[in-house]
Amino acid sequence: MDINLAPQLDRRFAALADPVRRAILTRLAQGEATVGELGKPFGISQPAISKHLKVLEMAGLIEAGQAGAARPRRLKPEALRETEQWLAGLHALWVDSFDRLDAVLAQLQQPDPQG
Amino acid sequence: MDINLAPQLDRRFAALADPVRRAILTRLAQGEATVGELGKPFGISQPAISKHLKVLEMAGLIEAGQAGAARPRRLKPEALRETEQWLAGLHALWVDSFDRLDAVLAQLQQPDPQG
DNA sequence: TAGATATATAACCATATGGATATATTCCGG
DNA sequence: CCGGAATATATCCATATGGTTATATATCTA
Repeated sequence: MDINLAPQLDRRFAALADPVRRAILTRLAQGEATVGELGKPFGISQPAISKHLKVLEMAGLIEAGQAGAARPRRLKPEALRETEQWLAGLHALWVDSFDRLDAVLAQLQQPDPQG
Repeated sequence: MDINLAPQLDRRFAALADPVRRAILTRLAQGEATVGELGKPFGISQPAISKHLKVLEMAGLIEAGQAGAARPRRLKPEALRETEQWLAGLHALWVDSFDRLDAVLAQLQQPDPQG
């Protein structure tokens, strides 16, 4: 029950690797927006934006609503949190290994003080 | 002084999007390791591992030392921290927008109580 | 039901990515 | 200086990605 979430992590990090998609997420962090609104800041076509949105959706980072003909997107912050947590986990692992190293060094400095 | 670090963020997230590379980082979080050691868990060739390591290096996530003919890799945790911070920033932005929404809703519930 | 607006899908192209095998490079011991 | 071990680079291949234009769908409104 860990190997199976790897693909989703793959998709999430891959989705975050594109500056257009990060900008879209930043925009959505301030509230939902339509495809047209999301596309305006970029000099690329509407289908290109729709593709980016699909990537973000497949990664679970956003979802679509329905408002007339429009399909406003909103953030799915749980996904964001899970991604943060992978990094935090790695960080913790690293810190732990340093704690252990510190312990070893402290031990070396006070070698067997009381028998 | 913000648009120029986007490529590095691109590389960092892209580097994190591969399960082999994430496993390598996890291994390195516990201490430095040689290319041979890093490759053992995976059923792929040594050049493939070297390529992954190059991707991680270009992303600034790891660096190489020198120990005889070996070039042990170690984590560069600053890069990790910076990546975490981008996500944290997005998260904060999102939380802020909710705080503002809450304020608006509270305002609506108590419309102009004392003139 | 026809038009307009908003979005999605299809088909195509160029470049990037992850893998392989073969070969080059680097460093140490003798 | 030579051989072996560790790693890097070159080349090649298949698939993925990000963009394009053209076209299809869907939803409201007249």
